[in-house]
Amino acid sequence: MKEKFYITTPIYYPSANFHIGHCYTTIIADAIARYKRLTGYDVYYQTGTDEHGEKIEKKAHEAGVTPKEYVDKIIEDAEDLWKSLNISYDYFIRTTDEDHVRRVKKIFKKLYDQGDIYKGTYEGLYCVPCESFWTESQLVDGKCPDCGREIKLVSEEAYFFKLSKYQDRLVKYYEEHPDFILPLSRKNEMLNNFINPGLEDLCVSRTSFTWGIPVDFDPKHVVYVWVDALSNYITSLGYPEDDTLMKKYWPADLHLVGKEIVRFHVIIWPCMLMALGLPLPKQVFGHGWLKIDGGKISKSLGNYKDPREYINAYGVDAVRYYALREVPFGSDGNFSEEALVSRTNSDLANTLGNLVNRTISMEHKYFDGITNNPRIFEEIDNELIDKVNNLKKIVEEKMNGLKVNEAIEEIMEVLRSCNKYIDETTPWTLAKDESKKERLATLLYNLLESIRICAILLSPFIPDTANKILEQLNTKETNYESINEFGKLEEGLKLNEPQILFNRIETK
RNA sequence: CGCGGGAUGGAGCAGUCUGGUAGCUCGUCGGGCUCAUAACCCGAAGGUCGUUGGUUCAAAUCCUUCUCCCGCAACCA
Repeated sequence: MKEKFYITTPIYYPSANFHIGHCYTTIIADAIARYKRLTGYDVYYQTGTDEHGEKIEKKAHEAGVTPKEYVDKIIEDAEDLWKSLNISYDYFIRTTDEDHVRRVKKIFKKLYDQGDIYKGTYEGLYCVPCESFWTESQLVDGKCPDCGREIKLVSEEAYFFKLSKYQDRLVKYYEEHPDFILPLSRKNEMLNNFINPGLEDLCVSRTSFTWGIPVDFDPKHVVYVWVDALSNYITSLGYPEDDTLMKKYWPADLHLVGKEIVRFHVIIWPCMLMALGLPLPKQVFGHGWLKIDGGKISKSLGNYKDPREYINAYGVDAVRYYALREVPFGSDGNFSEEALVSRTNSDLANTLGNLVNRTISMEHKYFDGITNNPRIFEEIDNELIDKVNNLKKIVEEKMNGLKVNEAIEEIMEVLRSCNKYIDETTPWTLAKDESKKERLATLLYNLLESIRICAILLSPFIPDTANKILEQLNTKETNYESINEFGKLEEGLKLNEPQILFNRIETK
């Protein structure tokens, strides 16, 4: 029986087409999901879209279409984008899905019936012309920061969720699960800002717009989008109607989210789950952002291109590789086309691509592409073989700590060692001396086997490229067990012709 | 004084917890090699580790002042 692994991305807000930032999160989740599958887990990888809320209602209105028509178009585009990025999700949820809507209504009703949601009064500072609520600190000279006009205190009927009731249990959960929130710094932020000062009950219904899930028993209210959105992680598994998938996959092993929405996932969401009597997710990882030229990716600034332009220009794995390699664990990283090109050239074309190409070319040149088992060992071989043998374990440690960029860097390090090994052993010299043929065969075997192992370890990150390498090797030894030990590459294998994996990108 | 994070050669990062010759990738320059995608390998230059003051035999690392950047502090997601 395989161990399960349930991983999610946030469900994205489709107010506009997705950009490289969405890709970043989704690619990381995909790499982790693929890695877990490779290592033998029964993985359930979910992504989706969070389609309700006032902003979408407005956007649709501006575009002269219904909200559903508006989001349908964006979702169609998103699904195409994920396809072009080789995203291997198992389920794509939309909060406009009938199942989801029905289930959220039931969740809301259940929480109301058991007293965790109650009817109260929301009071806020409201600017009538702008139709916006403001907090006191946002006001400029006590006036609306947008239009400068008077604001007034209004109160309206609303439903509230008893966050406060679960505060102590939440703190206890944090204490008993030190890895619940990663990176660790985010936990302190949550405790200092929200939890220690005392959680306030959360207003979970809106009456100011209608594009949302109506409250079943009081339809002039719609469910607050975060309650709607967070529920996706369980409604997709059938909750509360069918517990088959819930039993299999819940609780989630990893919610991968951006740092700006950690709060919702580590406070509101766990409290909702406690109220529902469900186990809490095992881990929430708040990753940093991809910045563009040091600044935020901004729809209004329009400082980004459609990610497919990069995919079309440089290849899907160049984009995947960049997203996975460039940003350190938990920190922000920068995206620029120059950096993408430079990273692709140095790591993918030079270090990896050229290594594969020169090695396979030599095997063809010297042995008609047919592998021979190693027979003549020298001390220098052990250095390389030890490195390759340790790699699987190192990658495992890095991936378990979600240090994806470091896992990749470890693999690149081994590939660099392979290039060095070639230069140090100078196979082209051995080739001139018939008596050195066996030694030459050994060298090439060691290289091909190192490449095979690296390719398998790279497959979660750059799946197309990994496949291309394994195809060129023409090996059947492609599963995870086959890299437990150096030397599984078959003898007498006829390699395929070398193919360029990544063309160098010439910069003008 | 709202909270949390960050500031290290031209660029991007590691090192900070557990003080002790500042490390990696890219870029630049020089050399080597010719199997390979002007690739690969070796070597060099380049840093008073944001700022102020302090502790110490010794500070990137510990304490303190300030500055700048990011996130959070939303009836935005």
